[in-house]
Amino acid sequence: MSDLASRITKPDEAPKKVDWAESVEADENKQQAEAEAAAGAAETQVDGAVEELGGSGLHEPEWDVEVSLSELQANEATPFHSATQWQDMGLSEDLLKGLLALKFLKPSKVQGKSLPLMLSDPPRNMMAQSQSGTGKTAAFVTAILSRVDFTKPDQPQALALAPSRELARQIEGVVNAIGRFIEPLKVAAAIPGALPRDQPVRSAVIVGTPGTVQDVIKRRQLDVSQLKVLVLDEADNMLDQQGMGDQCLRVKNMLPKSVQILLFSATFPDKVGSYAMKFAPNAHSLKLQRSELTVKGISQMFIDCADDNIKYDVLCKLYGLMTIGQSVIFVKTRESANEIQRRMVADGHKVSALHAAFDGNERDELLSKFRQGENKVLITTNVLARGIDVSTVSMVINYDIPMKGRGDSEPDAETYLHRIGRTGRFGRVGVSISFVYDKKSYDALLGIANTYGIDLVRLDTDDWDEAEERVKEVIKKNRAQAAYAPSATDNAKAS
DNA sequence: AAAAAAC
Repeated sequence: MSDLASRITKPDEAPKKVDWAESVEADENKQQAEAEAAAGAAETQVDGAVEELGGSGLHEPEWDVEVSLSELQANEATPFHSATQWQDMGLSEDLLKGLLALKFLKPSKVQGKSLPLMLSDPPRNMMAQSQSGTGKTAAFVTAILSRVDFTKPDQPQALALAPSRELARQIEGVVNAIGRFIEPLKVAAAIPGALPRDQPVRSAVIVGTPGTVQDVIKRRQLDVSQLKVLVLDEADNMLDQQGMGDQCLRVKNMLPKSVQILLFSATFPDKVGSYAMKFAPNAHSLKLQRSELTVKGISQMFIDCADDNIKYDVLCKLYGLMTIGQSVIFVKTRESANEIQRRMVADGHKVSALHAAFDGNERDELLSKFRQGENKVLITTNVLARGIDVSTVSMVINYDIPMKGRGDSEPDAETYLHRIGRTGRFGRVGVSISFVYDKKSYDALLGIANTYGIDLVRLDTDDWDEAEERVKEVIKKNRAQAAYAPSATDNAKAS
């Protein structure tokens, strides 16, 4: 075997993995069989969608959304209706055309369940949870475009907030994509450097980050008097984050009391759940059970490295696999993103880095190059952990296991889920590989696995060819699916 | 001991 293999900790030498790692080992065959079955099911569904042109093509595991109607709604004795056709939702002709042009032939589960609730009259607040890559953005964008009165195209009527510049830009693209046939549609991005100073914002839809939006309202650049809808994407993150939670609350308090509040995320930890309900009083809610949070199409794996230095060698070993499709590597700090990028480039690999220390235009450009496939490997921080939709991403690497809190004492299970959700988008399959290298990182990954009741497949670095083959199999399936599974974001970039 | 988000 190569030098590398001999430097990787052997299974029986791995530090402190007694219970967990052994059970993973024992379950490995079962895991693989399950992963294959899931991937196979996804493939079958995609094939079916192509044959019949009927399905959404979305590989959704059988999860049930618990629908809890607000008290008011229940009192009206309105039966809850989950739509299975766009045509059942009373959408405008232009909006229907936009959705169908994106190959969104049928609503996904979260779309079918949330839209009738969001569009009910009088408007009701909503908190909706659904796994990564199941169409939440298209759901709230459709709600926004359905609520806006386009006879007043210059009047701000809907506002969507996101936790990063990149995500705000992406949502802006989806509004333009789904609203392609709406005339005149005006969307503004309220992010640093994107709005002309001291000029009124004349767009019906505004997508932005909390600080800039707050600023632009205070300066009276943005007239919010006619605002009908406020969306918080990644709502748990928006409300939980120190600083951002305050900014979101201040923005909300400047809006008309009648504004409809829509909260969307793949995760709503109990800790922020009650606060979220205060933020959006009397909201309808769609919730997932903890066991339903994981996307079955994502094969979750891990590699056991002997120490921190070996992680870099393993990363380089994986480079060939990364470039079959596209890959995102998550690290803890901006500095390590820079450093690993420099090192990999020096070692002859093509890798770009993106984090919030870059200026706005540079960030836009970097992500745009990644979306176009010009750059295949992106090393980044948690700035891209949430929401970013690049359908051709087939592999996510947790170079550092996400931790929360000041002392890194606790694994960040939510961030893990969002990070791996950058692959396996809308019915595709994908791979995530997490690097562990000491007791702390083992325990952290074990904690995350326990949180979701999942097992991770161990890639044996002593048999690199086999490990590689196992990953390659999923990546190839992802490539095969790419031609069929629809993505609003892919279309947005094209237009 | 981090990242992100405003001027």
